[in-house]
Amino acid sequence: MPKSDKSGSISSSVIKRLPRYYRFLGELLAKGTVRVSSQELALDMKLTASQIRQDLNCFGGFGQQGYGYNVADLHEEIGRILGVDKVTPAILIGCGNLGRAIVTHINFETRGCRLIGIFDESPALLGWQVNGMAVQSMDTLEQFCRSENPEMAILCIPKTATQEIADKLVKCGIKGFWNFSHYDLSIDHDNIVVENVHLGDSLLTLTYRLNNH
Amino acid sequence: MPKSDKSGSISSSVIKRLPRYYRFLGELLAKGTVRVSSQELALDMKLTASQIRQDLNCFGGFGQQGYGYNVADLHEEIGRILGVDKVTPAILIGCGNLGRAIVTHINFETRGCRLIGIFDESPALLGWQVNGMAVQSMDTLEQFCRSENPEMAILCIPKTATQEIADKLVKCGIKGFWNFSHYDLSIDHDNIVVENVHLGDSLLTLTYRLNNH
DNA sequence: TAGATTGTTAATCGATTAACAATC
DNA sequence: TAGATTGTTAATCGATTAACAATC
Repeated sequence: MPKSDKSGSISSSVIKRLPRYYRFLGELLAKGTVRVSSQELALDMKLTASQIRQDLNCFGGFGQQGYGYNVADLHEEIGRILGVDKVTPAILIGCGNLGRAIVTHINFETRGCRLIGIFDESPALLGWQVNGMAVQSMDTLEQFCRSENPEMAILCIPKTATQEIADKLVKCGIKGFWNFSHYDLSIDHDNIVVENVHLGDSLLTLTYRLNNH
Repeated sequence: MPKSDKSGSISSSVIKRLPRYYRFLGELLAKGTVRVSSQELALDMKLTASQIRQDLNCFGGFGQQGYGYNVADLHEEIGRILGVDKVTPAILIGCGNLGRAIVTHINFETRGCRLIGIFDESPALLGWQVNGMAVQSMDTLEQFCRSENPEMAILCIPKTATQEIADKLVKCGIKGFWNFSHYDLSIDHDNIVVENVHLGDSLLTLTYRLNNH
């Protein structure tokens, strides 16, 4: 039984590990595992048992002394913490190769989101069906936001356009950005969150390590 | 002038910041900026001047007291450290939506790589042209590796297949994996490096923060 | 009950920041 | 030369690990 929710003060090191816990617990659940100790999970995830117990206790006491953790319960708890039971409406901005791949590849529904609109500035793409949705003109974006109230935007646009479009989307009520452009987006409202994904940077760290081992 | 190369003992916190330094310096260079102090760069990148000087000094003394850093020189030095001047031959395994988007979206050449082959197990895709390259059968993979010696593999395949294919690729001489599958790949040879990209996890951390602010 | 394993406090380790002497 | 800014050492901060009393 969760003793307390201490969230808000959770360090980003912990937050970044949560989805991985959720994934591993999901796998255990799928395998039919009923209980797991921090020691067993640590072995599986290549972490320390100590770290796992520390991390989980940021959110409450989900285990039981002498027993460990019930896999199904813990999976559900972490899911709730992450917010997979929510349905945050999201829109895609920029429907090029990457944008299309992201929205067809990612299962939004299992991650607390629902894709409700796709926008692109290229007239050539207008009306195209992507994921069963018609690509819409950027001109209709504000009107769409007023009526449909999306809260998350997935940005797959060139870096030069990113800040301007993001500022515009903030005015339209967007509260979270999943940014794939080669640009470090930051918004200085405190109730708006940004997750930058830099695929180019990721490849470069691999290049570095490949050449320095 | 670099005093010493202390690499090998570089912490991963520092390594992960290197591509970002490279990007920001590239921008400054494009703008025609000649010199930059750690203080100015810190302001631009939202870091501390101290951290920048510490990071750079892991690799050598690139600055000059009283002056700062020469933008062009520092950009080139960091490029060399990252290995952008190398040409690591790479192959794509799995040419679905995501695989196609990655290889058409990422500029490999500016990141020390060259894509030399694309493979997929689906017969339907065989012979398709992607990025000016024909999709090849997985059956020809080993033979291809023997003759062309790729060193990096980009994995855009289902999680169930990942470990097996990665093990096979290790035997074929692959030294680095850029893994996009929903699977935590780890290879326990010490001369093989893995960069896992978990887009699903990335979205989940955004969902968490969106619901906890 | 005895054994096992948690929740939590204390110790350690590493990364970031501050300070300042070296020096361009 | 004087001013500026680095390279580097020392101080601080935060995250990870270890230890153990609480307890199922």
